[in-house]
Amino acid sequence: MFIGEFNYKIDAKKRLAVPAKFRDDLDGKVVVTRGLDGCLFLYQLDEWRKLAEKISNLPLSQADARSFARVMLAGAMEVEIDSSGRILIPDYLKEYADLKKEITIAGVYNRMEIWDKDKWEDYKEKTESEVGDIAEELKELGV
Amino acid sequence: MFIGEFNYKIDAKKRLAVPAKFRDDLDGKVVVTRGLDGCLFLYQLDEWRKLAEKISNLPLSQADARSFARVMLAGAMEVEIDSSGRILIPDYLKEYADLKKEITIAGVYNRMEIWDKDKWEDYKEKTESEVGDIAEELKELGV
DNA sequence: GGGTTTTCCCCACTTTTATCCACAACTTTC
DNA sequence: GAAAGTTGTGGATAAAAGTGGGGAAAACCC
Repeated sequence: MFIGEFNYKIDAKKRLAVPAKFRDDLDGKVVVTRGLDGCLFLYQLDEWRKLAEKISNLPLSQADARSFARVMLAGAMEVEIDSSGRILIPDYLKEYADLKKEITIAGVYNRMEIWDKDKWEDYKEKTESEVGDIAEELKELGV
Repeated sequence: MFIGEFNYKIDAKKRLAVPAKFRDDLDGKVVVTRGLDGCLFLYQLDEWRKLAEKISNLPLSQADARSFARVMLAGAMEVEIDSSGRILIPDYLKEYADLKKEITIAGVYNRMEIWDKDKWEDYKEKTESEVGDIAEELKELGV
């Protein structure tokens, strides 16, 4: 499972290294998708397929199901890990997550998240100051 | 299966490239039809047959089922992929989806969608803010 | 039939992507 | 602590993809 925080750079050819620790678990391919809070999600292939299967079976007749499927499925991309352990981030996802050069990859158990480093720092700072409150809420969840 | 977002141009001869990634799965032919929300749908041949089967079995007594069948079936057209990986978009479909020069093709798992790029951008923007709570929807899918 | 338009097949150019290699910095091993 | 391997990063070159256009063939139209 994916845990930890890693810093990399996207180069001029949109290549981004995947943490070496995780490469063996990925079988040469991953799926990048639009994530929440302005980052990208990185899924293991079979993990993603399960999700996609469910989404694609939503009724074609419902407008909100269609738009949901479009955002999730068209927003995703299957990418190969090259011989140096890097993946290609497509333009539209790079733009979506506002990725510049400095990137942070965070392991969040069953997926990874790709953040623009600055955005990640900001988010972390903000969140850490709220950790007290979050703890309160977690208590209510019985954690 | 088809996922991702791709940008192409329709040229003066109404030719439009099919994403190179998908060409191998298409066996030289695809079916284009009127889609929903102002785009065109692009199906694999056998996938299309399954759908057409389903649609043609809709109750003839319901007016909206009849009109849905007309839109999808009457507008459908089998087109060949040429040696450069392009298809021809017939005039009436080009008009229907209001296609200008810049086109976006979106992979939505078992079909592709052809959008005028501007329209797609608008749709996406609108949807991203509406769907906003992707997390909620995912929860309902049990993810 | 003669002329015009549309369609189809092929080629060509440019840009993007893929593949391969290089190398410095850091780790691990003995 | 030297040697051998990893890892992150950049670049050169080859291959593929995207796009446009010419001209033959087919269809269309007075």
